[in-house]
Amino acid sequence: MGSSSTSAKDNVTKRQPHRREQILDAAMELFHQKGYHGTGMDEIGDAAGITGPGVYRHFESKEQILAVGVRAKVTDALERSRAIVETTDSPELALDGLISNFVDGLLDSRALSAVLMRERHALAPTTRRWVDRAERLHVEEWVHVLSQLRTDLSDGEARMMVHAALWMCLSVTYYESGIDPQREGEVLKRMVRAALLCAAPRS
Amino acid sequence: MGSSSTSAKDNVTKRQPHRREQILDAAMELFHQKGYHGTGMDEIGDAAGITGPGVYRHFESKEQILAVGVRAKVTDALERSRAIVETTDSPELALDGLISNFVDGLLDSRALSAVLMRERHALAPTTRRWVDRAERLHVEEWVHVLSQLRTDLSDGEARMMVHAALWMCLSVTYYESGIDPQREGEVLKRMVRAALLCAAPRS
DNA sequence: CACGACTGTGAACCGCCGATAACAATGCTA
DNA sequence: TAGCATTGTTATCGGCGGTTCACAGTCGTG
Repeated sequence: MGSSSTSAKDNVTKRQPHRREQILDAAMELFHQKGYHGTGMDEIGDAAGITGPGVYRHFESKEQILAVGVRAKVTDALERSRAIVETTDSPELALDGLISNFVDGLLDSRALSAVLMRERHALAPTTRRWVDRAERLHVEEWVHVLSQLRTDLSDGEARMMVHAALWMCLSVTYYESGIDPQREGEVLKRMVRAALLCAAPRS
Repeated sequence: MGSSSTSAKDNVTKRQPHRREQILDAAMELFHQKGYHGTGMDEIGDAAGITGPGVYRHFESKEQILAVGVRAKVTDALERSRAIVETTDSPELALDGLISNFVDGLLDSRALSAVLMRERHALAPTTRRWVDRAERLHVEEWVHVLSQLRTDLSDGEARMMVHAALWMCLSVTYYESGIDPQREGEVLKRMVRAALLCAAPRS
């Protein structure tokens, strides 16, 4: 290591790093609108300004495009949630932070978030397991915080409620309400908080 | 008309109406687990106790199986919601009725409900428009009731909130929480109510 | 029993789409 | 300018999967 050839390798940045992201964005948008199996490589290429086979200069396969996009999103979401929980003392504030972070994350990458939820079965088994696991960890962060606020809940109930809350947030990825995204986020966050903190059902 | 041949035609019921439902159920379960494009006709046939091509004795195409299942579910949901709104006086009770009805409907056909939301893009354009329209009407029933209870909301906000509420309910179709479905339903209904009736955000 | 409708089977067809091959243009490096 | 890596293009391949075909049992009926 240290030869001139490896130094070229080290500089992984391509002359046009833009193209790769173009493909990624285009693909996610198309997957969102037409589904993973419903979009062809030619369409992805066209939307990124090149022809179909040209895409293979940047990605190994169609599935890899999906995998790269999804992994990035999941990793980011999980890390940010962890940071919030670790750096916040009060559970109330932590929950608010988790909600805000999650909703904001959805609002600025709707297509990707929607694809993440809907096209998971198109992933290779290995990647799929990785995503499922990461999501479980993400849910666990929420459950941990919620359990501190809602000692009346069983573990299963808390997990179910968190799941429901996350799904409520996902509604924004599918519905163009036409109202200001900022306000959309506010309303949604308020709903999530209300749903998670609502009066406990008598068991 | 009136000939013996037409009388045979009139009796549409097959000798084994069971087989058709078998196929329908099997297909919806498979679509749920592996996605519409991820499941082959052979798999559907196997799961229904026959071979792949045998399915074509009962359905014209793969897409038709999806369409039939989805249409039935949507029609049923819409009609029941309409009946509730029309026969209930107080908006509070009407909303409770809508919520209960919707959640219960999901809980006893999870696979179908999940497919309805996730595989919509696989429908033929005509069917797809029909489903979208029916869903819009369904949402409108909720919005109508909610608007009476929440006069502080704009039309767009109410519609967005209803959408979010419906999505929260859909979470049950994807997550096996392991807790008693009955209780699962109760918790969920309470969350939905809390989310829709939460304090209004200041505009 | 002969006949026709119905339901199912195995084999074959065929179109689409993801992927590859062969080749061209560009541009950096020496 | 020679040489190589990079990033495109067009043409083509290969197989997967939905669909069709020709044929075989199984009924109910005259």
